[in-house]
Amino acid sequence: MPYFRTQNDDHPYSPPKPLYEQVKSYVLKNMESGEWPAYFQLPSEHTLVREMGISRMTIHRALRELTQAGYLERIQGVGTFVAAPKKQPKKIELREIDDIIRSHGARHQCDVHFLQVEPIEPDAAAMMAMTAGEEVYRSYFVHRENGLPVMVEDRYVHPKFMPEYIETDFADTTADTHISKKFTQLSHSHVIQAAVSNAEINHFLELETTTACIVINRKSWLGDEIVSVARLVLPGNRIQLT
Amino acid sequence: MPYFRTQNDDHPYSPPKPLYEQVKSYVLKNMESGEWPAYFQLPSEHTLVREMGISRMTIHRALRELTQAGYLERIQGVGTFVAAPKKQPKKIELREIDDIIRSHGARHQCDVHFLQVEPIEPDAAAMMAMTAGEEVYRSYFVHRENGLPVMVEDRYVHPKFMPEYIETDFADTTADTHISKKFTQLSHSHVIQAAVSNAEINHFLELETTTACIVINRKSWLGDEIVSVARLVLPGNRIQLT
DNA sequence: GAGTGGTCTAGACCACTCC
DNA sequence: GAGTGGTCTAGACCACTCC
Repeated sequence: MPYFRTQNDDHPYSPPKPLYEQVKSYVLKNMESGEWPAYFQLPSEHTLVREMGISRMTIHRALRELTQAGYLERIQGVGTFVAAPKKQPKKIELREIDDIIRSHGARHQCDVHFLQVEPIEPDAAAMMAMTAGEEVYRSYFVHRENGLPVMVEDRYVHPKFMPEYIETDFADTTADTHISKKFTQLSHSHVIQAAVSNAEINHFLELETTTACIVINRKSWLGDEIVSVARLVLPGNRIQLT
Repeated sequence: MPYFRTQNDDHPYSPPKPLYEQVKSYVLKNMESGEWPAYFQLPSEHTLVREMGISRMTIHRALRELTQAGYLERIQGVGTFVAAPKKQPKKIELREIDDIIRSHGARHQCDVHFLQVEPIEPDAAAMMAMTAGEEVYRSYFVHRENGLPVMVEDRYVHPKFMPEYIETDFADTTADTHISKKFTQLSHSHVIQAAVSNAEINHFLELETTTACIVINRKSWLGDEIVSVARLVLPGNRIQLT
């Protein structure tokens, strides 16, 4: 009856898995084999306690963890069910530019074209949820990979949240890293577009002809307040996102 | 002494939070206030049991869940510590094109330009981990938002995994949705680039001039085997990723 | 040996659902 | 009222670390 509590005799020195892990494996195995398909009602905790000879708290922990992981759904007073198949969202991670460059085995370098206080213009004010003419910090960086420009970063920062921003030395750090270090609770939203380069971008990226670029608009939020907005422009022929 | 077990007198009808949730809140509150900074060693379970008048299993559950969530780190025989601040990765979700279009309140439509068996060409073979000349399924779709073309989808599918692919009716579903339904364990990798449209893309997207486009290369994996590779081309002036 | 966290038990009381 | 899952306890044994 206690067919659990298995020792692994092939590897006598490996410690046995905890009972709750064995229960989790047992449930997952039944799901994978098709024995317990989607929407199937599992045996009750009480039944599993009897059948497996394991105490209810241990059974409960296993089922709770599988529920937290999305494999099961539990309804008090009703029962435990195999969760409906959920299509996992296709996500990509937007890594920091210096990370990307270093992962190429290349040298990252950042030119600070300006870092100043200015009255915010109406369209930027709308993005920052500020009123036109208010003072805002603005920075304009060009990031280079082994000397070759690969990204323009045009950024607005709300002085309320980061009064020290315009006095920061960005030789060793990037603006994103700096902001993320200060606010660990930061969240981000992004809009990604493609556009051809204009004269300004051609100049700063040292492009000779009009070039297709990836344009990322990144807003950084602290709760429902906007800390910073950045427009990142990457030439499509020099760099890609993975 | 049992300063926990608080009833919320302002909302007398709301049930009190479970004790383990109260312990979690207590720990998080101390972390947020700066009382317990990063790397701080928390009181031991035994101490918390004494101080809070709550049983060890309940204390343990609270600390375990905070550990799983990344707030704490625990070392057996040593203690419990506030985790080092972790910068959360900046992720974006690549939603299905029909989802995006429908979220605009628009009508999605898909033209099937071809859906056929062909001998795979060398460069596509390399992407699919097949050998040149092997038979592969290839489809070429144009997705439209209220009639306007917004995405070209040029896709290779491995016949071994999806023998039924070329007989599928893509009037009601998209290839991605179809593949994801069949294989719930699918994982994906993406490369995103910007490029200007060529004559082929101009034709299928009904573009009159050369246009900057987002190009997404999506590989779909089942374990370490490639099921499908798709090249998605989206005109930058008609659609964006959020 | 003292202190830490990791696991497990047998039992309890409860809210909830279904009949 | 019977059955379900949600929580909580008091106690136990253990592996591990540090001295």
